[in-house]
Amino acid sequence: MKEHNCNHDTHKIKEPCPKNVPIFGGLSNEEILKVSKMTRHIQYKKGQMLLHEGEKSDKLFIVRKGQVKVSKFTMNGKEQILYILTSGEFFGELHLFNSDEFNNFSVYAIEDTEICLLTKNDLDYIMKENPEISLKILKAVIKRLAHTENLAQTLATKDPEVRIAHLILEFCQKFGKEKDEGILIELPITREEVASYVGVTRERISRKFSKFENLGLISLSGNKQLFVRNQLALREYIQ
Amino acid sequence: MKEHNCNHDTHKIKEPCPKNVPIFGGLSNEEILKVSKMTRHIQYKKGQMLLHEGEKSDKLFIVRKGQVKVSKFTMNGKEQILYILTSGEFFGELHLFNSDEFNNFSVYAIEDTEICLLTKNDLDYIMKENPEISLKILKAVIKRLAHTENLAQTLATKDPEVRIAHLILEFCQKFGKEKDEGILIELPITREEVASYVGVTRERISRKFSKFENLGLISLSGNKQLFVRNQLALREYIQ
DNA sequence: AAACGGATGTGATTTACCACACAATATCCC
DNA sequence: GGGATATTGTGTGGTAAATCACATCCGTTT
Repeated sequence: MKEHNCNHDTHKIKEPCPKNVPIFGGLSNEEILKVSKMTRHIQYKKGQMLLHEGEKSDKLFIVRKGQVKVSKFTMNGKEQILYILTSGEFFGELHLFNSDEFNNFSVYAIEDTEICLLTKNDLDYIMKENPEISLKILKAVIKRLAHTENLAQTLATKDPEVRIAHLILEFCQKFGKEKDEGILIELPITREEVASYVGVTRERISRKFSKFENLGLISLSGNKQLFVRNQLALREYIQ
Repeated sequence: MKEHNCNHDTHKIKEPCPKNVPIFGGLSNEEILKVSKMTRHIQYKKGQMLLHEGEKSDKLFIVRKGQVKVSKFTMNGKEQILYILTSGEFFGELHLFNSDEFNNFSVYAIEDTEICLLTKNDLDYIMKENPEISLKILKAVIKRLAHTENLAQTLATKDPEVRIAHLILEFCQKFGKEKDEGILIELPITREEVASYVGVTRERISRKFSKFENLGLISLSGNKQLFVRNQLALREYIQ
């Protein structure tokens, strides 16, 4: 877990963090530089924990590079993944804005990840100087709320087949790369984690994936590549 | 569906709406009056729809009196209740702040309800004049996000018994009234709707409620009264 | 390339939820 | 207060998913 300043010019980092972070979009180059001076930069190895549910943290975490999963765990240890966050996205805002609340989830790096950290004081300062930033954050949080509402609906859907199809379609949006005859998804997570996202067992994912494969909707190669042959058919299949 | 201005002094309304709305807390009396001049006031009968999923609405709905349920519906018509909102809470912010998005849910009055409406333009103006308001809204949305994350986790929990116990504990916080030997919950919704909240069938709610009653954890009287004899025992039961 | 360990697929069994049907209440309205 | 109607409780069977056990595959390391 190496630390350095975000505008540090070693470590092959060419431009300041905030440049590619939507909530800082619209800031001038000068302001970007000012913000980047405040950020601390931390690297996490795949598998490391960034945040622990129930603790307090007064920092805003911004994903600079890599990917993290945001999870909650039930009493008996079952994991529920809430989000998979990639570059430019942020987390840790709950305690930051509602100081009496604890972290509502845990966060783990699912690949080697670089994080930019902002303290509450610095963010307060930034928001005071640039009031439009709090509006940007508000918009981002509102969008995430819509995502979580959709997740809740998906989880409420009894039929696991539909849930799994939903997941694939969501991953098409988030990770899909357009190829000649379909969409290639480089899965960032294991089957077990896919299961933890849609709320079924690992075995069910296996069986449903091969069912979809037999139906010609998708094709699998290796454990981390999923090719969606026919997105429309998949969408129709769950109607 | 009667309409009138929010500071209208008929209809037994004694004080301006914004007075009891957390996001307008901290405004001076003068500002409150200014805001209340902008609000339109609508009454809905129990069962009426306030908002329809998939449509657009550029208004912020603030619950002045009564209660509404916020729901999504799956393909085959199954309802998933996301929130039950009471006086002072608001909804409709998704399209308001992200103009390209549609409403993510439908909203129905579960009892006779009075709503204060603010247009996007008016809210923009208010937030421009009082920048701290957008921060208040941000805090509220972040808290709601935490609620929805918890709901997602609850729905992911396979065991319906645990989910139902969770619901009862949540209702203790939201609707519970402390009594001599326990907490009385005046249920605002039917069993069917309880079922739609925790994602099981109505029948399962019946069976689990009577199981909890036999265990001495709760007692029921009529259809709308739930008495939690021992909140701690209930909490321990689901561990 | 081979060997190792973790991840994934698959079969058999068990479990408990859903769905349906109907009976028993509760609530509403006159 | 009493009847009508909506809401809720309960028995039963079918079924799909969880669970468990084990075989197989993949991807990494040497």
